[in-house]
Amino acid sequence: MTPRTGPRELDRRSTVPLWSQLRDDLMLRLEGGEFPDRFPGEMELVEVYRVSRHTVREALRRMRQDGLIESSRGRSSVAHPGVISQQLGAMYSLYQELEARGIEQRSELIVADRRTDAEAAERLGLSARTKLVYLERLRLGDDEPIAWDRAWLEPKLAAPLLKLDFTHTGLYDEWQRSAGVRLNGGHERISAVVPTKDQRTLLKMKRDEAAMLVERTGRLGDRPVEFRITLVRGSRFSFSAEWESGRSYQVDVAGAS
Amino acid sequence: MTPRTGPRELDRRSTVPLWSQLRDDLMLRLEGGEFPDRFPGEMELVEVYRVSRHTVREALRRMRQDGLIESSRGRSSVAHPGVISQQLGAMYSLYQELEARGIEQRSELIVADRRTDAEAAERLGLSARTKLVYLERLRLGDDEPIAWDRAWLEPKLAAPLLKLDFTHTGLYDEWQRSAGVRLNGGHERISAVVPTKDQRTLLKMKRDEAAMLVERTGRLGDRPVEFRITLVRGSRFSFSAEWESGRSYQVDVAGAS
DNA sequence: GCCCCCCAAATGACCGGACAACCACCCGCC
DNA sequence: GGCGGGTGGTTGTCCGGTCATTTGGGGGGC
Repeated sequence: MTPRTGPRELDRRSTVPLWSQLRDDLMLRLEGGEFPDRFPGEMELVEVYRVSRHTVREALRRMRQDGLIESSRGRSSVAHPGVISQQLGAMYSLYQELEARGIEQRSELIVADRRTDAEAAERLGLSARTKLVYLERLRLGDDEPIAWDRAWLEPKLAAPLLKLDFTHTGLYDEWQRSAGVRLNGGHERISAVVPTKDQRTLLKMKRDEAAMLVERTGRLGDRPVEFRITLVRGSRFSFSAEWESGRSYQVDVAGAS
Repeated sequence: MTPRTGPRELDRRSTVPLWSQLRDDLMLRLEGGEFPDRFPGEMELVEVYRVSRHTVREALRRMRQDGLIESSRGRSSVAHPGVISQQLGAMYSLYQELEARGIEQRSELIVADRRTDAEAAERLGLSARTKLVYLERLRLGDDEPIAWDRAWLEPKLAAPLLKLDFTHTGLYDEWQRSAGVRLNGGHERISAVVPTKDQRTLLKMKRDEAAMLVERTGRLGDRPVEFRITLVRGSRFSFSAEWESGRSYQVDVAGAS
């Protein structure tokens, strides 16, 4: 029987750090479905890739940071199953949390076209006359409205999205699947507002219920590619954060109480 | 010339990792205003703390992740001021940000007494019949109302506070000065609400203006000692956060635009 | 068959070293 | 005064180790 994995070559003359090459290779293999049950151990990687343990640990450290794997003493590393659930901001965590609670999510598409928008274009660093991909949706959880979402996307990257069906999947999942786009940074601004009458009707809100307005810019590398305004029902959304000296402010999104 | 800083001791018998102790110490010194112009280099820290460069780098790595410092080849690390106070929670950063903008802050004391409160007592892990120290204040910035604040505090620790004057200083500053209490952890929950008529009057809010409700529990060690409900004018407060893969979600509080 | 103890294996926490790439600054030259 | 090149200092990238702590499972005793 041949060894399951022969030695693997990394390019030592490249300017790309070894740990980075190692990480890329591991991510590729992970996505390709290798390591279905067991992620290789550090010493194993040292032998296969012929690098020092420090280098392996540096690669694994980054992967851990991105939530791709999880490791702790005594146990070998565990590949994080399924989707890459890295830090994607508050909005993303909201939907994730709802899913974790077993709440069925879907969205109604209201508009999907190309149109110009001065403010959005400016946020994306494009000319005001550029036709942006525009998606307007109403998000529902267990058939109750949760949020009203409008997104303006970079037209070249988002073109494939106009033909898709978002009823049961998220924008980001589809975007990655159809165009390979995965955001890796951004900015969010969250404020409290009183919804207008129309908004209240759309979201089936009672009078005297407030809402959160989330303005969001998503970046791919250092280029903004998404501008998004989401109005979330106040009664179904709140920020929750833990802070501790010596640790960062860990935000968490809580659904309806 | 004597070295500016003598050697510093870390507890090698502790179960807390050296890099963690080092990080904590550096954060403390950073907060205390040391390193006003130059953050110490790696080799310098190696000598001062008598640890290996790996240990230093591990500590700095964590600080980098939390956005406390920034470093790159060739240049020495740069401290990112202000991030530390963000890690004390959103409310704290709000007041700090206002101060940084040169807005004069003061507060009007509405109530300062001892009273029972079932919910607050439960949050503090005390019997519902315990008489808690209660402070109710209206916070103003440039003589305009910003927030209405109610705080229930652990009676033994907060007793000295009842005699003090909070007009021009913050609760935490006074608490530390009079009783040596400095919170080092906690939890915040932020949601959007429509203020009642009374609240609107108190905060001089227009109709159709929403507010943020911040419920906060502050811990001293692992014991909750503060429960606080703050109502902040929506038009003068919003969350702003940067996120980036591999970095933590950095919240920042923006004042009125 | 069940439980407990012990041990192999894994990662975490440390230490030591060397070289490379890069930046800021000073100095000399024009 | 401005421009260019050297040079020292700093962080990034790698290598080599050792010991501690934790986990999970196998084996022995009952």
